[in-house]
Amino acid sequence: MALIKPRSRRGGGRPTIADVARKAGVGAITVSRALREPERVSQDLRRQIQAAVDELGYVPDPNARALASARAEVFGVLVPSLTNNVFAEVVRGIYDSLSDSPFRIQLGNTHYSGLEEERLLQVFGSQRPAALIVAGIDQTPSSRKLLENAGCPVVQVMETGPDPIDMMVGFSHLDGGRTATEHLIEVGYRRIGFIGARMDPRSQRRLAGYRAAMEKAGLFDPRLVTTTPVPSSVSLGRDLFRDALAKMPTLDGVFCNNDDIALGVLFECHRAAIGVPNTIGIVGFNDLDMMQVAFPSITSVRTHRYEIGRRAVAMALAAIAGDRPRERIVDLGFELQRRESTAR
Amino acid sequence: MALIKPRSRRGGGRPTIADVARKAGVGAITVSRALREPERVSQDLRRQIQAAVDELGYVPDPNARALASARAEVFGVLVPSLTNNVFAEVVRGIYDSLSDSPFRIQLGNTHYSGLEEERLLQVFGSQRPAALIVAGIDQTPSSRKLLENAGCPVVQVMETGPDPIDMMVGFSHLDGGRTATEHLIEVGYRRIGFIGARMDPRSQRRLAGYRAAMEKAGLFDPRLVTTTPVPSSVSLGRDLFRDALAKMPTLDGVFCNNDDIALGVLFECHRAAIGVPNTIGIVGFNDLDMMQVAFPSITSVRTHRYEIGRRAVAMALAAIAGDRPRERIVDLGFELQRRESTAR
DNA sequence: CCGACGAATGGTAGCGCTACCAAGAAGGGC
DNA sequence: GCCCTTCTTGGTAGCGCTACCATTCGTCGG
Repeated sequence: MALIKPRSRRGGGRPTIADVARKAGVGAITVSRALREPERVSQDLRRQIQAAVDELGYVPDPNARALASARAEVFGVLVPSLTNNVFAEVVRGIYDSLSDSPFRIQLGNTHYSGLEEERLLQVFGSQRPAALIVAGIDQTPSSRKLLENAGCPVVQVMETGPDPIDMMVGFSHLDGGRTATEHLIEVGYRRIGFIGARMDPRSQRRLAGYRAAMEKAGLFDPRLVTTTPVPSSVSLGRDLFRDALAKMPTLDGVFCNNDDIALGVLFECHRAAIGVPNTIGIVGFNDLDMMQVAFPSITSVRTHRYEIGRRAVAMALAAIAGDRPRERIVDLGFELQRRESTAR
Repeated sequence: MALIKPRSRRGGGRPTIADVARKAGVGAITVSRALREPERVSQDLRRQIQAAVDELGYVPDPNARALASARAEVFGVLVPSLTNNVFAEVVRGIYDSLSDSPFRIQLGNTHYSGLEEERLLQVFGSQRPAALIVAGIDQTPSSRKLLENAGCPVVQVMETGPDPIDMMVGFSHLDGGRTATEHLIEVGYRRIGFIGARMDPRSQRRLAGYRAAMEKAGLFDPRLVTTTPVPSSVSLGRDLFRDALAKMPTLDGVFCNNDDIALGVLFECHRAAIGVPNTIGIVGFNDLDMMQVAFPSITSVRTHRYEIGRRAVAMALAAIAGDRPRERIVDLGFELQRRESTAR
């Protein structure tokens, strides 16, 4: 008769579900159920099991759980940048909405690269996540395929477009760019430049909106556009504005790609003693808190980043729970905040 | 004779290691080894296995791997805020350093709450992460215990202190605060205020540094200190500065808790036509890019957030590989950047 | 030529949990 | 009283992978 010696615990002796079951005098599966679907276990056992859990300090092993159920309690989140305040806000919305749920978050940084996005989707997919949230709508064809076959809800965020992979929450960057530019035109600016850094697809669409508005007013001139693929920063805003002015000294307004750029422009105006809003009008994009504090305060297009994160999670959770939202595309819009920098 | 019908694949038919093994004509364990320790498998088999992997599109299941090896390829990262640029930079350093490794990252947001930190450590610990990186040195006693018993390398980041749980990368916030304040004194300011928002432990220590410098110079006056637990923002900087001036109209300098606050102060000076640096000197903390672009440019204490993230990962990876760094505490220091806002 | 030893490969037995099915107990309608 | 459903509980058999041995084969010193 062989004496079966259990292998010494690889895991370092943490209590398992079997320990809890023994202590509570029930089957392991009942413990499992008590933890996941308490309403299916009688009051009595539930209490007994909870007592055993507390006493042993039992915490379920998410890896074992994921393996057994072929589903990890993980939301995969892919963003192009971690330091860009815009995505940080979206991610914060996601975290806050998920903090009371059992879901963990796995964050990936694509660095604005389609290839990197593909690689990360491969990695994320291998875990069988509960949902995937990805920034933007410009996935490569193979990324799209990976997302379609992920076997979980997918939410594209930050932008809306015509052809969602699954669900979408965002707004139209083209409309945002157009609205900002129309405002400048309406207030009386004529030689309005576009200044943009990074120029990711969303920035491209803001530029397209700018261009549409300018052309409609018969004001477009390609020399008014100053862009660079270099990552955005306040100092880059200053530099690009200098370039734009050198190229086009008659400039009387700028629509900036984002608020950092706008702030750089404002500071350069101060330094060069260029009057804002009289000589130059400035419009930013995103409406960070500092826009309203700046002197003069800066007109900007307010976007709802945090809310986008929250909605994305809400939609994903609904889809997981089985009642997929009726509207697959949610447009959260934007609002132009008119301030001193264009008040003339 | 019973016909053993394999259960229909729960996982939706993705190829497993057994499929690869069959196709390559080897044992499953050899495939496992070829993937994890290629040098222990002969050239021939390695090639065969790689071909099978490619053909089937096999991707290892990290959950199964974690369960079998009692170790997940995950770095747990705990920060108090996701939108604060300071932590975003640290996290970016961590991501960039880990992007070529097999390690995934699980990020947790403690919202500056010790309780939340404990809860997250509990959750993170249950996965048996490969390493844990936590911000700050002020863990609660039970968080400390959780970290000590985590069974993996632990790196405390952002700050150095006397009693590391395991390893530490950061700098002395007290010294930073003192250096900033000494600079203001040296340049000739006398009624120097401290303006601080959030007032987390690191801010407290910057304040302590400020106080030490002021007391040493015989300049300290409690009415010079204006703080709030409210989260930091540029607009809050403006508001606090107004409060400070109302309380103490003879103020001639301010050391700000961080750069956002400093920017708010600068804008308010512009708006109220208070001369900088002549009437008021301003010093910030962290030296964000915009400090050098501001007009006037703002003196600030440069800290090495990105590098802190990188070093933390490097130390953790070394510890995982078995050669624990000799120095458990790495002080990356800081540098005072003298600029126009204190140039008088 | 033999035993020792290391390198390469494989088999077995789980890791901790849950899906699936079975079974007993408790009503409920005829 | 009997059958049928519903509610609770439990047993069994994996999920896909790796730790731990065992085995085979070649090499090398004596």
